[in-house]
Amino acid sequence: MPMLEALQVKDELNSVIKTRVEKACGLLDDNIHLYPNDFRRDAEISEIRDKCGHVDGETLDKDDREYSVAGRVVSYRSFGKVTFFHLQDRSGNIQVYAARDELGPEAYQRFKKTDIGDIVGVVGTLFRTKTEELTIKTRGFKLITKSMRPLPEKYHGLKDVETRYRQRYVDLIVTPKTKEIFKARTAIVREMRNFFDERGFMEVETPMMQPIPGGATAKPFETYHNALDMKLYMRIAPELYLKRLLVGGLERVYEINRNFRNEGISTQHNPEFTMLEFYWAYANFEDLMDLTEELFARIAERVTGSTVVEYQGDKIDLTVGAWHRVPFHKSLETIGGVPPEVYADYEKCKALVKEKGEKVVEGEKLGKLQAKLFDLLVEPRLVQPHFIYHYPTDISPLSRRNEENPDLTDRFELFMTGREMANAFSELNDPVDQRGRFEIQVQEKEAGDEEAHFMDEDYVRALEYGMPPAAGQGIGIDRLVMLLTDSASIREVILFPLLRPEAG
RNA sequence: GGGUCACUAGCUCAAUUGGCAGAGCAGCGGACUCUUAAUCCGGAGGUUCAAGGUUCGAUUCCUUGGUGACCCA
Repeated sequence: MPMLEALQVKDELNSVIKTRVEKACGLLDDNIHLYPNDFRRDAEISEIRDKCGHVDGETLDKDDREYSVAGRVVSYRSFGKVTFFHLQDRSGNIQVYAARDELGPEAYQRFKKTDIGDIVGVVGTLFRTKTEELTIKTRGFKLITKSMRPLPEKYHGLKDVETRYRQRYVDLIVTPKTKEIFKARTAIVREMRNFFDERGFMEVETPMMQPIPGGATAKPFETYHNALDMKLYMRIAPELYLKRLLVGGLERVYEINRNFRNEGISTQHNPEFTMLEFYWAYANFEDLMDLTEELFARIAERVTGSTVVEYQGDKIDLTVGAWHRVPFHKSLETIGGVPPEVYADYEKCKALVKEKGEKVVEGEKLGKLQAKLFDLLVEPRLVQPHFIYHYPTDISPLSRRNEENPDLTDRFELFMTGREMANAFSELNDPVDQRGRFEIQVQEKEAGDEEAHFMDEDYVRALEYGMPPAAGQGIGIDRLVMLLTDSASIREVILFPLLRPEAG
C-alpha cells in the first residue's frame, strides 16, 4: 500500500492517524479523489442564516430551492440510517442532515466514510428539525478535502495555549473566540485606514531594513546584506523616514506596519509588533489629542458597538471628552504621590528610584529618573484614558521644546488600562537643535546605553531643507486590539507570536 | 535576567505515603431514522517532556536540561 507509506509521518503515526490514512487508501481504491477542486458553492452559511433564519418550517418545506455549501465537518451524530453533523465555513456553522432514504444506499454508504475535520460540499434544501434548528437536507454530497489528523475534543476544545499559538490553524478551527479576535483586528485596522484616508492622509511604506535605526528608544535587531556588504537594522520605528516625507511636501502621511525591537517578551511585548504612525503638517500635539479621542471613540463604536469598552473587568470610557489631560510633572505629584521637592531634586529623585527597587545607571539624567518613577508609580494607576503631556526634553530627543520651558517638550503619551497606548509630539524641526540632541544621544550610546539614538546626518540634512511645523503620533495596534477584544496577552492578538522552536 | 507553576493516550483531565498508568471525548467494531457534549454494547489506544540519580520498585523524590504560562525586573 504505497499510499499508506507516502502519507506516513514517520514519528507521529498514532492509531487515529493511521486509521484515517487507511480510510483514505480505501477511498482511493474506490476512485474517489481526496482533494478535488471542482465543487462550487453558491452560498455562505451566514447568507443562508440571514435569509432563512426567521422562516418557519412549514414555509421552508414548500421551498425546494437548493443551496450548495462547503466547509469543514466539526461535529457528527450518526443513527445508522440517518446522520446529523455541523458544517463550518468562514461565516459560521449550520447543521446538515443526511439520510439514506434521501441520498440512496450507495451515496449514503460513501458519505458514512466522512470524518470530523474533513472538508465537504453539500447540496440540499432547508428544513427545520423537531427542535426548530435550521438544517440542510442533503441531496448531494462530495468529499473536498480529506483530513488526516483528528481535531481536538468537541466539548473542551483546545486549551493548551502553547498548542494554540504553535498550531494556530487548529485554534482557528476549534476556538470561535480566536476567529472573532482576528476578524476584529482586521476591522480595527480597516477603520483606522478609513479615518486617516477621509482626512486627506496618504498611506505610505518606508524601509523596514535601515542602515541607521531611529525614531525610538529601543535596541534593534541587526542583519546583513551580502551583495552590498552592508550591516542593516530591522527598523524600530518609521518616524525619521515619515518626517523626511513632510520635508518632501506630502504634508499628511501615515504608515501601518511592523516594528522590531530586540528586547524582552511578555504579555505586552512581542519582538515584532504593528504600529500606526502618522504625521500632520501645520498641527500641534494638542490637535493630536483631539484627533486621538475621535479616532479611538469611532473605532470602538464601530467594532464593539460602544464607546465604553470592558477590559479585564474594568469599564474603559473612550467617549470623546471623557479623557483626562495631565502634565507629566503634575501626574508624578497627584497620581504618583511624589512631591515637587523630590522629583525636581536630582539626588532625592535618585534615592527614591533606588528605594522603589529600580537600578540607576551612572550619568543618567533627571528626566530619565522621573520617567522611571512615572513607570513605577503613575502608569499602573492610569486605567481610564489619560494624556500625560510635557515630557522632559532629555528623554524626548525628537520632540519640539515647549515655548515657555525649554526643559519640557510638547509631547504626550497616552495611557489606559495601566499601559502605554500611544506616543505623540509636536515635531522638532530646528536642524541645529536636532543635531545637538543627536549628539547628546551619541554620547549616551558611547557611555553604554544600547537604546540611545544613532546620529542620522541625512535626517538633519533633510531638516536643513525645512520641514513644516507638524505633529506626529505612534499608536500600538496590538495593544489597541487587546483593548477592544478584552485580551490579556499580546499573543492572543498576533496570529503567529514568536515562540522558541518546538522541543525534539 | 530572577521566581513560581505546568508538561501523563489525538484532545480534556485523574492516579492515595513511592507499589500493576486510568476516565471522558475522539477514533475502531456492533445496535439505532430528529440528534446537537446523542444513547447503548464491545474492544483498542502510553518513550508519563528528555537525560541522569536515589530506591527492591519512580508519573510521584533529587539533579540537570527543554518548552510554555504567570509574576517580578
